[in-house]
Amino acid sequence: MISMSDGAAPPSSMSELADYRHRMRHSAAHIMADIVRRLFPEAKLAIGPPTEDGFYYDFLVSRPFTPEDVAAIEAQMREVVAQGVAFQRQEVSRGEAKALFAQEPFKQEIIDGIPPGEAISIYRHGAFVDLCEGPHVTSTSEVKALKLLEVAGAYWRGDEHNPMLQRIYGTAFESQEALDEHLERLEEARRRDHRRLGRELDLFLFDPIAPASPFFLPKGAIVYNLLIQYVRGLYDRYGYQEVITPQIFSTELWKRSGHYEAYRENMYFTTVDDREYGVKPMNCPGHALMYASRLRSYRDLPVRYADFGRLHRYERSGVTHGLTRVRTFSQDDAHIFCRPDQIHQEVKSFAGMVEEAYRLFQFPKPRVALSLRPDPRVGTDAMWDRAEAALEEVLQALELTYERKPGEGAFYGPKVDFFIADALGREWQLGTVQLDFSLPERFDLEYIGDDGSPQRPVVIHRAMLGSLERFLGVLIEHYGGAFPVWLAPVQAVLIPIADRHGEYAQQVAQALKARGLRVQVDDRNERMNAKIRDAQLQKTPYMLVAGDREAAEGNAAVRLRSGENLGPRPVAEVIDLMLEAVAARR
RNA sequence: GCCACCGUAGCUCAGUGGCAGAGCAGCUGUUUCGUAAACAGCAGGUCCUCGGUUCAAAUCCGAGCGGUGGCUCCA
Repeated sequence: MISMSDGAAPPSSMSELADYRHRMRHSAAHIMADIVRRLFPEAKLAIGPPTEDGFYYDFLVSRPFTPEDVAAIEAQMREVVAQGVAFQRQEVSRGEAKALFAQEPFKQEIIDGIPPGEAISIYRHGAFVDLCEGPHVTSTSEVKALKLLEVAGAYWRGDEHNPMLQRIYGTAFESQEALDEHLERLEEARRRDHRRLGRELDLFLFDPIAPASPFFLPKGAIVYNLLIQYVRGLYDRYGYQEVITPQIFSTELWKRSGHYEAYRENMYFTTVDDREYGVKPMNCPGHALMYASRLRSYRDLPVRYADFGRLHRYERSGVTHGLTRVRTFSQDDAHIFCRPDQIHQEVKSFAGMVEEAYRLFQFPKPRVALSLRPDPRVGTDAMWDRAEAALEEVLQALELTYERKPGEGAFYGPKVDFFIADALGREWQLGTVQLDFSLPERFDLEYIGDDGSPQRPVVIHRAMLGSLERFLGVLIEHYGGAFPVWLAPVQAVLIPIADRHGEYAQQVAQALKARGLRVQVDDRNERMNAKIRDAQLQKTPYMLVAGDREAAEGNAAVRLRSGENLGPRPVAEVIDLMLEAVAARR
């Protein structure tokens, strides 16, 4: 264990720094709890751990904290830091711990949860004592720069049936400079927020008339459709067939699929001609009907139905978020109907496609989670054994690092989820592959085996990008709005220097358009500098300046959004340059 | 759904009970310009909605709608 006992020696390595921050933040949480108890003597303490970027502490109080409370707490915390109060660790018996925290119901619960024989430790600083494993810094003076950030409600033990506690979030760093840098990074991340960029780049908008339902403006629709076009290209290679299915179905279908029973709260319903209909939240039942519409031979499998159909899910208010959690969206969704012996190959093929796509978008490695059999569940243990093994074998064959999550699978089958973080580090599930033993039963799906007997196929639900809305949201933040050329809604802006160059600029634009490039002419009565600035702010990949010199020579002066100036180039060369980038999906 | 905060011009925001403001964007005019913001003028408001308190409400109170940060949820 590295000692920071003097508190002054700067950490000499990254891991030491991480360790120091961890202890400092943990200690800051204790200091905060101490102050809260002084200001709110009736407050009950829950837990107060350090986190990735800071710390929090949960309290049960008679009224929520106000911003003024938080300011007062922070001010008094600084005083304790200035006083340099020592932290002291002490091991106590279970009985002593129970007695010491007799007035703390949450601490009692925690003590009861500590396995017999395990040491119970407490940490003191001044008059404050907390049940805590540690470690901590040796003195409150080692908490160099701290700031309280947010107050939020949080359920005890993360269960919404438990009382809601008041959580105060804060962060602490080894120096004011490091804290300021951290806050600056947060500000930088906010500049990449897709909701902000969506407005600034005219990609999409939201209107209270349709909460959590994006309106894609022309530029956003271009990117959206290009994503679909890209996926269609993959489908050609990977053997998928695209289908188009209804938007609303009689409730009978949802009763049969089980959605009416299990997912009803999240669905939209309507009644027409005295018959109740449900708007589809998923495509699977529709695809099951298509599969069942004719007799299938084992030779026909796998059948892979892809569907970009629009889905509607009622999401509880408070959970929606920009494009990443919406109430209407479409997925690059597909259902594979296959024989049990084909699961492995199908999952492998899909994982390869995901890998290919994520690499194209230059995403970092996704976090991968393998969710295993829950209770209760459908299907035999033998089927689960086989399905889980198939998923795990594929993950290992592809050398993906993944986390096993026992009990986290859906009742109908195990699944693998792929997660990517947004600008603020919040993770979103994009790709998913889920095996389903339930749907084939419910829809009595069959194929005729090689022995002439009817067999039950397996259904694989899979989406690569997942919700296209969510994917686009994450993608916008990933690129900071600067889409690669092939995805940019406007690939080039023609910038005539003066009015007399307008006609030439139009000619150049037409030449580019004729080759399928997306071009605009900025013929506003503005100076060239202003047009360049606006094109830069729109993150346009190519700015093509047209003045006297260019018009005379049949050139365009090429400026890239990086600021690089390629100088005058023949228009044909500019077109080649751009087409090359598009073809390579750069 | 739960906790907190927020809602003023297209956008970003100022305005703590007494005539609704600024910058940018927009429009009009002048300017015709060489790689990140020309100049001038004009126009733009249900201060989210409804109700209440008050001589008087953007401002105080209540409810609703919407959003933001968390929590829970995401068959």
